Amino acid sequence: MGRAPCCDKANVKKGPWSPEEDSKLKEYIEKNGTGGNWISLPQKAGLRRCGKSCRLRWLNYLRPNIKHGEFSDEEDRIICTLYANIGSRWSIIAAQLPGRTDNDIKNYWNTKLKKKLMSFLPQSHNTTLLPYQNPTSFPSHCTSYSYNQISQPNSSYTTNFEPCSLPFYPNQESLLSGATTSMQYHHHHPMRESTLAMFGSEGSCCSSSEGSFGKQEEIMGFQNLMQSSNNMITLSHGSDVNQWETETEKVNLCFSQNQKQILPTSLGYDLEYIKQLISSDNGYLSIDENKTEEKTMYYYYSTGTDDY
DNA sequence: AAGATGAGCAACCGCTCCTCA
DNA sequence: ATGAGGAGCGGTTGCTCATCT
Repeated sequence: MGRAPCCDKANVKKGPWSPEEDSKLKEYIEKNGTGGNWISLPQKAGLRRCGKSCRLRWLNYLRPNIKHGEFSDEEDRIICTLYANIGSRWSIIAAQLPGRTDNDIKNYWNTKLKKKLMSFLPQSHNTTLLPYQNPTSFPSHCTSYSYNQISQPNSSYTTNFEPCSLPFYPNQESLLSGATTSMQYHHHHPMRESTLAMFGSEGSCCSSSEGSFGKQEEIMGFQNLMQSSNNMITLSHGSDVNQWETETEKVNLCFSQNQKQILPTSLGYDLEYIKQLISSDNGYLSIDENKTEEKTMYYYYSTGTDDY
């Protein structure tokens, strides 16, 4: 027995919103607020819509200060950096881009930004995308760890995450696959060679035993785009595509204590900070740890040994 | 000129989380 | 402590418009 539907599906209108519906909804909310109850709102507002649909319409289009149109270079960089570090947490990413909605950013990523990033790869590599592998097909000596599992006591997941203190090479396909939002990184573990780490919202990885990461240059192509060092994410724009710059550039992010918002300053993103914010429970940028554990897996692959 | 294909994006679906009785 | 129901999120769908053949 399934869960009761949130509204009478037979009696609600679906599809695009008409200007009349928009103005009804806008007028009602401006006058009465949402009342903290989206389910009952459409009825009160005289709309034959599902509450969820009203909420979406309001949040994405009708509420004040929504910014539509082209994304700036700065916004691109923030999206890329955050995506590389926290994955497809669009609402969190959106929180750092005033006026942008998660849906907007998600669409922008899926339709444009991903392709933009792809264009940075050498042409010859664009046709050699690698197959995904289910983690369950990982060699038996591969050990998987969630953030929590590899957590040190009293440490934020930032500590475990450490994408910034290690060279990492995102696998391009993970960025380019519409079916997954995971990022894959080929780590050189400080303690050992040939360590593969992967994180993202879907458990998927490539097996080095099948040579999925064999073409180091494929990975390196992406490395030109995103490199990291010393807790600073670097976006490297080694291409003349669009407005992207030709030199490695670092962009700082700092947080306003009051606004709790990333403020782009001159050069270099301090990811440590955003991760702390994410891992904190201040409610603003909190990441659900369970979800993180569930969705975000760390796969350490050590060739020949499994002494983790 | 017309059909095919692709890109962009608004909206929906279904799941998990959160809150409150 | 628990369960019901609402809120929120991310993934996906499907429509519209532009471009290509």
